[in-house]
Amino acid sequence: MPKYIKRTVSTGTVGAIMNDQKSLDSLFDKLLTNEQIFTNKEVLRHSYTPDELPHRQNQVETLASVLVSVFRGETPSNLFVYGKTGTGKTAVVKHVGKALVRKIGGNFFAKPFHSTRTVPDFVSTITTHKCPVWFIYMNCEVVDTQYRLLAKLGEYFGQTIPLTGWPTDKVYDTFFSTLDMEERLVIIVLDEIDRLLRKGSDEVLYNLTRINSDLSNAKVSVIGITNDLNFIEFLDPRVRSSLGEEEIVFPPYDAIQIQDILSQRAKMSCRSLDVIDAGVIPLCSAFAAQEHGDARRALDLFRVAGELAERERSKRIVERHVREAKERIEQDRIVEVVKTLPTQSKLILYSCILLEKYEPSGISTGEVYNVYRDLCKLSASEVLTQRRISDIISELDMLGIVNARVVSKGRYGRTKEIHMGVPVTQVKRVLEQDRKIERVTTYVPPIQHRLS
DNA sequence: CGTCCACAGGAATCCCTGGGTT
DNA sequence: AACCCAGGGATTCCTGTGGACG
Repeated sequence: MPKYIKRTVSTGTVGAIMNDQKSLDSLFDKLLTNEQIFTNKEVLRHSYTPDELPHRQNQVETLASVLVSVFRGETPSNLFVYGKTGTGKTAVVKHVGKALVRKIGGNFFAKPFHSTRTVPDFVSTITTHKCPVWFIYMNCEVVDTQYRLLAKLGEYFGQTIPLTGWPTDKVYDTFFSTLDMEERLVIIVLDEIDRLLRKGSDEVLYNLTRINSDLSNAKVSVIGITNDLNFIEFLDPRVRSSLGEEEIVFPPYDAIQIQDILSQRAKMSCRSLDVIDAGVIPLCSAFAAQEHGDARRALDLFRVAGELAERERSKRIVERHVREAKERIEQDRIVEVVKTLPTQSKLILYSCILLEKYEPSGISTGEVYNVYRDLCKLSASEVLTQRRISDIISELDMLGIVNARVVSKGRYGRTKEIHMGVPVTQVKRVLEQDRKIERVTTYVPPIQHRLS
C-alpha cells in the first residue's frame, strides 16, 4: 500500500480521537465542503465514445466512403481495420456506424434486443430506402467461439438459442434462415477478430464472408477489427481476400496528438482547468506515447492521478500524482491477475518465486516441475504433467508475470529460461493468501548444484 | 564434426461440464 | 433414460532442435 494512504489514515484517526469536539466538527466540514476535482469521470472511461475524434478524420472519411454505398442500395465491401490498442479503431467504427444509422434510419446494435420484444419499428422508417440496415457491433473477446458468435447473431434477429447444446450447423441454419427472412442489409462489426482465429474458430469467418452467395433476400458485409498485425498472415487465404477488400490502418498516436485527446476529455471531466497542473497532461501523454501511442493509457493515468489527488484532498492534480498513478495502475493490474489465477498456475508461479532466490541466472522448466511436484504433495493438489506445466509457464509469460524464453544449453539440452517479470515480494504475498499456497509457505526447495 | 541432452511444442485423444433431443 | 454436441483443460505420444561436449 502506498505511503500517502497510511499517512492520511493514521494522522486522521489519531487527530479525530485526540482533538476536541470542535475540530471533530470541522473535520466533517472539511470533508463536506471539499471541492472535488472531477465532475464527470464517465468521459474518461474506455467505453465512452466522444462526438469528436481528434486526429482520426482520415479514417472516419475512408470508412464513410466505404459505407456510403448503402445509400445506393449496394452492399458495402468487406472491410479490415487494424491498428494497435488505444488508437481509436473501435471508437471510429462505432461513430461512423451511428452516423450511418441516424442518416438512413436503420438500427444500431451493441446488444441484442430481447427476443420477446417485437422488432423495433425501423422497418417503417426505412421504406423510402431500398432496404433496412442493421449495424451490429460484436466483441469477439466475449463471444470467442464459432458457436457463441452464431448464437449471438441469431439473438439479434429474435431467435432464442441456448448457450450450449445444439450442434453448430443447426445454429448456423437458424441464424441463416431468420436472417434471410426479409430483405435487409446487415453490417457486422467483429472487434478483436483475432480471438476467433486463436481459438480455432475461424471457420465461421469463412462462412460469414461467403454467405452472400447463398442469401436471396438479405445482404451481409463484415468489418473486422484487430490489433494483431500478424493476424492477416495466419488467415485462410480465401477469407483474407474476401475480408480485405478494403483496409483502414490506424497508426499510433504521437505524444502531441494524445495531448489533444486528453485535453478534450480533461476539459469535460474536471470541475475546471485550474485543478490541473501545467505539466500533468503532457506527462500523461508522454507515458502513453511510450506505450505504442495508447490513448486509453493516457486517460487511465489521468483518471487515477485525479483520484489520488482527490483522496489526498489536494486542490490540484500535479505531476507527482501522475507518476504515482503509473505505479499504481501497474501494481493493481499485477495483483488482480495473480489473485485470479487458477490454483495450478499459482503453484507454478510460487515454484518460480521460490527458485529465483537460488537461481538468479534463470530457472529451467525441469527445476520448476520438481519443486511444483513437491508443492502439490504438500498441498494435496493434483499433479499435472510436465507438458501441461510447459504451457502454463507460457501462459504466465504472456501475462507478463514471468519472462520465459527458450534457450539452448548445448550438451545440457534446451529449456525455457524463466525470470520473474514483476516485483517478487508483492506477488508472493498475494499468492500466500490462497488457501492451497498457505499450506506450503514453509517449504524450502532442495539446493540444486549444477555445472556452469 | 557428430552426438545427444532436456526439453519445446504440435496433434490426437480423453474427460468433464453444461446443455440439448428423442 | 439414453444419447448427441461444443468447448476447455488435461494427457499421451510424438517429432524436432541449438549448441557445448567429446
